[in-house]
Amino acid sequence: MMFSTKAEYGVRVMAHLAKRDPDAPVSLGSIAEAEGLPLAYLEHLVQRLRREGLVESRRGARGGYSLSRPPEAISMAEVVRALEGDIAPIECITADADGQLVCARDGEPGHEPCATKLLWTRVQGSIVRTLSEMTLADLIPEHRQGSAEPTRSREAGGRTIPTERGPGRPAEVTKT
Amino acid sequence: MMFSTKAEYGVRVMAHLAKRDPDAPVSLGSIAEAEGLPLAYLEHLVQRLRREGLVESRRGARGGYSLSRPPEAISMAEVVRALEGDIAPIECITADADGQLVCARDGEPGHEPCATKLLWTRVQGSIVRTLSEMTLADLIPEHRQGSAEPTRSREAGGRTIPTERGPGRPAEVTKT
DNA sequence: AGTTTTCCTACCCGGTGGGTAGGATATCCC
DNA sequence: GGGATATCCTACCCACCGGGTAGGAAAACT
Ligand code: FES
Ligand code: FES
Repeated sequence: MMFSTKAEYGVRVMAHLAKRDPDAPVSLGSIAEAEGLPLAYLEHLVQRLRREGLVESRRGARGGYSLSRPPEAISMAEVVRALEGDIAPIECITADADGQLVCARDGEPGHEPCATKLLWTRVQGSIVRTLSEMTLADLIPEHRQGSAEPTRSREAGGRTIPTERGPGRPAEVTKT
Repeated sequence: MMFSTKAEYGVRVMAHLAKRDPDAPVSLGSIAEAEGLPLAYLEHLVQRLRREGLVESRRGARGGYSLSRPPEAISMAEVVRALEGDIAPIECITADADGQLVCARDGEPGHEPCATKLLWTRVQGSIVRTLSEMTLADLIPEHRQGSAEPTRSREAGGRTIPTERGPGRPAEVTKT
């Protein structure tokens, strides 16, 4: 297993929210019950989502959570990253601020270009690409219109997508 | 981090072996020293590789390990799977004997097709595909001739490679 | 006021990743 | 044969973290 249940549960929560009216917040308790997941644990996860600006909360009675953007405008890469942190197949591979994949051990004495770097960067690239190409809307049948082949057309209902410096970035992953 | 150091170290060992003459076994001790990894730990990893038939061993003085097939005939998917076990992004997604991706929780009472299944199967597919398209030869510069676009001609060394089918999602994963 | 809900901090517990220890067995070289 | 050199195997260890609980404070509703 590569992703923890944080991603699994968190994505399920997001999918649950996507099915509901965006203007009527859903309480975590009802989600927990519907999905059969521990409420106290979900609270942690949803906080991560909130801090990344993926969901909005309303406190108090009849409060709850709702998506902060339409489902078509939320890429799964954002969701997973919010829940799991940076996506890297192994320790040394990280994405710098520019989105370029770099090895943390580059520039060590006598560290000729690591033979395995090519492998892991490609793996990372393919994961991120797959995640970036899907949106929340692709997960729920109601919104799924042309989802089988995820179109690159990202302009959803009039709301511009914050550039998010995430998806779409690793055009060419590595050239050594 | 998604793969453990088992994969990281193991792949490095394989890459190290690929650089050497296949008929002159290399002792783990020398690899451990060269790569700066603990010998006792590598012993465990290399056993996994051996049980999966990826390396061969010769015991005793002047013994060691060598690849059991030419590098071009060893897909990275095999290597990673030998080291890490089955590749699945989350718990419930597994590949059955046929290579089809199934959810372990399918067929539960009132379990309508899980909304997140589509996401995780795609992720799994893209990882497996990327891993399957690369061979050990692609990692080492000497053998790297036409590696950028991995040829589909998989019959190296006479040994047939287990056909490892991913999900039916053709995509251009990397075009560098 | 009282209820419902988010929000936050602290704590817990089992599993496992990562690694060590020690010895048994096989093979080469002299 | 006798070392020396290796793989092989089983058992053990420990810190870390995933996954989860507990308890309460602050909002917002009725
Ligand atoms: S050490 Fe970072 S890619 Fe190999
Ligand atoms: S429960 Fe298996 S894919 Fe959702």
